Parts: sequence; C-alpha cells; structure tokens
Amino acid sequence: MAGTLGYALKRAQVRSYELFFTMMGPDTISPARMTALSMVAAQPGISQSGLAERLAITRASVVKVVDNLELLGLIERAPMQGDRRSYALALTDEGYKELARLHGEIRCYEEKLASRLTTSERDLLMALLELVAQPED
Amino acid sequence: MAGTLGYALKRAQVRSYELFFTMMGPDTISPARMTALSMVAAQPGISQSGLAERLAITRASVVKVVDNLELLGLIERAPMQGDRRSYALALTDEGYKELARLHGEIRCYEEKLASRLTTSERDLLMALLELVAQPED
DNA sequence: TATTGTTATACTCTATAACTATA
DNA sequence: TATAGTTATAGAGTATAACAATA
Repeated sequence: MAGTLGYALKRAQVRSYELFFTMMGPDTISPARMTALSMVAAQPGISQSGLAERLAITRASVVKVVDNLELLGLIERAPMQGDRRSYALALTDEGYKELARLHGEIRCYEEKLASRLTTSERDLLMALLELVAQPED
Repeated sequence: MAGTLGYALKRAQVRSYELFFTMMGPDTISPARMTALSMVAAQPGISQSGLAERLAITRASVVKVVDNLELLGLIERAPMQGDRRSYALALTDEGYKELARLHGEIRCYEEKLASRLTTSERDLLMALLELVAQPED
C-alpha cells in the first residue's frame, strides 16, 4: 500500500537486496547465510538449535544452511562435548578468511546503500529501524 | 551481518510482516497482493504488463497475482479497447468494498508498527527509507 | 519424556523459456 | 518482428510432521 511505513520498509529492503547481488555477484553467499556465518564466528561452538533460535528459523531449515556452508568449506560440524546429540559449529580457517574478505565487500556495499545519507542520518535511520524491529512488550 | 544497515532493514521488514499476519489473520490477502489491488484501484484500466512494471515483477509472475485477485472476486479482466492482446484491469464493486475495509485495518496495523515512534519520527523514518530505496543516478 | 538433528514433503514467491494471439 | 498474456518448469527459502539417537 503506497504511503505506508510497511511499504517503505519493503521497498528499501528490496533495493538493498538488488544492490547486494549487483555488488557481490550472482554467485555470492546469500545475506541470510552470511548472517549465519557471522553468528557462528561470534559464537563458536554454538549448536544448530542455538543457531536456529538466533536466526529465528526452524531447526529443519537450519540444516540446509549449515549443509551449504559446510559444503563450501566455511564451517565445520564438530562433536559437542557432553552431548552427543548436538554439533558444535565453528568456522574453518577458510571460513575466517572468507568472512574477512566479505567484511571488506560489505563495507563498500553499505557505503553505496547509504550514499544519499549523511553519517548521522544513517545512524538515525538505524536507530529508528531498531525501534520498529523490536516486538512490543 | 549484525550492525549493518542492510541487516537493520531486514529485521524491521521481518517484524513488519510478522505484525501484518498477526493483525490481519493468516488468511489475509498478502501485502504484495494488497499493493497490486491498490495499484489497480489507483489506475483502473491498467494492463497486466503495466502492473508488472509497477510491481517490478515479470509478466509471468503477475498472471498468478491477477488470477488470485480475480478468483477472490476483487478485480476483473475486461477487454482493452483498441488492443485485443491486453486486458484492462479494474476493481469489482466487491474489490472496492474490500479495499476500503483493508484501509481501515492497515491504519491500525501501521499505528502499531510505529507505536514506539513519534509522528515526526515516523515521517523522518519514511523519508530516510525513500532515500535508501531509490536506485542511484 | 524431551531434545537434537534429520528427512520427506509442501507452500509461496519469484524467475526463465517457449508458446499463442495479436499488433 | 515485437508485444501481451499464458503455461511449464525450476529454484530459493521457508514451514510442518514424523523419525532415530541421545539426554
């Protein structure tokens, strides 16, 4: 619906994905997988269930994300000590290298995405978005 | 990637969809279809190709959107005078009634989505989102 | 009993390619 | 030739339900 906040959010998000794939190339790891990669990097040893919770998707869905990142050689499923049901997820050396490379590319992408905004406008926008993103209560 | 504008946009958008389906019910017409409905209302007689362009999706994809809205009795495919290849899309009486009803619900939804923001903050947010949404040059 | 990871299956939304009818 | 709408098909990303192994 034109003129609504919901629609403005949607359009900005669509634009961000367009720019993402334009700048990162069509064969890049998707934004969702990049988020998963950075979450495992931030919390090495996290289980698939833990990752599912942080990504707000189901355990079943996380299996494919992890499969894909493992197939690319970026993360590993190691045995979790003390619970043989779980895997301890961690980045491989290759995964850390790739994440570092991605960080550089993402910085360029972010700069272009916000190129019409001053630095303080960008910070303000992010703060306002946080207020919208939080569920009530 | 945490801390980026792209991620903040994504999270706010996910939250807006969650709230949308929570408030409108699981059987509601989707946001995309509502946008299509309001576009046809704003531009009666528009062709499917025209609608595809405005929605920024392919002609093939628009067929299903129109099929769905027609099946619900909300829009009609009328012959386009002067070009027998095209349809002139228009809302049915039922479609206008439903759109009016949706407008009311959307107002409540929008209010809740922006409930943490003042009116001027909401306006500012929308203005900043527009700047992000516009492709460069 | 409850939890972890997995598989099978399905749904939504989108795309591309090939078709038809008209222009 | 080019355009409008359609169909068939596919891919990404998600979900639910049922299952084996383990707690």
